[in-house]
Amino acid sequence: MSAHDKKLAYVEQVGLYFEGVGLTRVAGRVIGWLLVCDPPHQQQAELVEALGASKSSISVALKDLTGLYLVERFSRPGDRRTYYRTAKDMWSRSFRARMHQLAELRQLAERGLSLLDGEAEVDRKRLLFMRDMNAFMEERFPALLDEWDAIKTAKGYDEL
Amino acid sequence: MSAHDKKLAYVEQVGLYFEGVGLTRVAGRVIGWLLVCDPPHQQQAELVEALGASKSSISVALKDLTGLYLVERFSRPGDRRTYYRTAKDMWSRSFRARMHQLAELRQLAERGLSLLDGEAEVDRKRLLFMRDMNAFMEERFPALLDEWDAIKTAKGYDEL
DNA sequence: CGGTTTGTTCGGTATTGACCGAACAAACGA
DNA sequence: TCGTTTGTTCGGTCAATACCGAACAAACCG
Repeated sequence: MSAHDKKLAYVEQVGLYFEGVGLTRVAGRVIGWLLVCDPPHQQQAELVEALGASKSSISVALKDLTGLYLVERFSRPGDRRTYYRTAKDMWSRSFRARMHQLAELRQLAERGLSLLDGEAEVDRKRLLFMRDMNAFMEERFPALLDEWDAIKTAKGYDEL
Repeated sequence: MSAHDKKLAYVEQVGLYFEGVGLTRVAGRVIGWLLVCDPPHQQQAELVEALGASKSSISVALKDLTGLYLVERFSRPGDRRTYYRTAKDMWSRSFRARMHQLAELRQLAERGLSLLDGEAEVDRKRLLFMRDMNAFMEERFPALLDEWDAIKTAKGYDEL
């Protein structure tokens, strides 16, 4: 199996992962390719060629991915074409999306509690627990991200 | 709007949330209902009645949810029926699922790195970063769960 | 001006899978 | 043993949507 074929096999794995977390498979493949391509930035036609997807699918996938700030557009002086690369903060972005889910769950718990207003405390415990646990995690996550930010700098990942 | 209708509206919100994180909408509705129903445990026929879903959908949803340990089966002596309630550890269970995703991403990064073996360090950085950040979170998450476990006990949520 | 490159939008197709009703199964009680 | 309760499985339908090809749009160059 050629190095290129190995990359394509890898791209499929990444594609399936991201499909599993809510993106389309093509969008996932784009991310996968952008993680291992050479050079690390590509234009649409190159993605079409490499991934065997249609121009339209790539166009839509890139629109989605840039909208989510997982991929960023990129241009060079004297070159009218647009390149795409993985966004440098794509992973912290994903983490913040997770944090948003925690907030959503906490809010759902609060809404539920207001529905059970006046009912027996034992019946409300399931929601009190849900609220408190998500609130706890919601509070702790930012510190984790800060901690990682410091490590990131120490490791010399800043230019990423 | 009656209290019952308010609960049903709430159930829809919860249903949409869980649909968004990969369950079916019916399964999400079951969770929503089990969070606010009175009593907090229900049998299948009650879920069918309350949610207006078919017996088969409820049966499948409960099978899925118990398989994920988000809902647990429950029986009482002298009563041959089966009841269902939200699993007491459903939220820590969800967190561990998140941790598994971190591990998956770290592994994908490692696989990618092995593909770029020998390439320029600058080209490998995107994957080194992905690996290190996910590994960091993967390492920190268990401590968060432990910390919550202690708080949980202190708050008297243990019997949950 | 054509023509080329680059990219977006639109309509149609095909796949996926959630859901339901009905048939089936099993356990129990009269 | 028959009917009732409880629950699962199966087949089919319907809705959602990812994807593609083709038409369209815009920017640039000869």
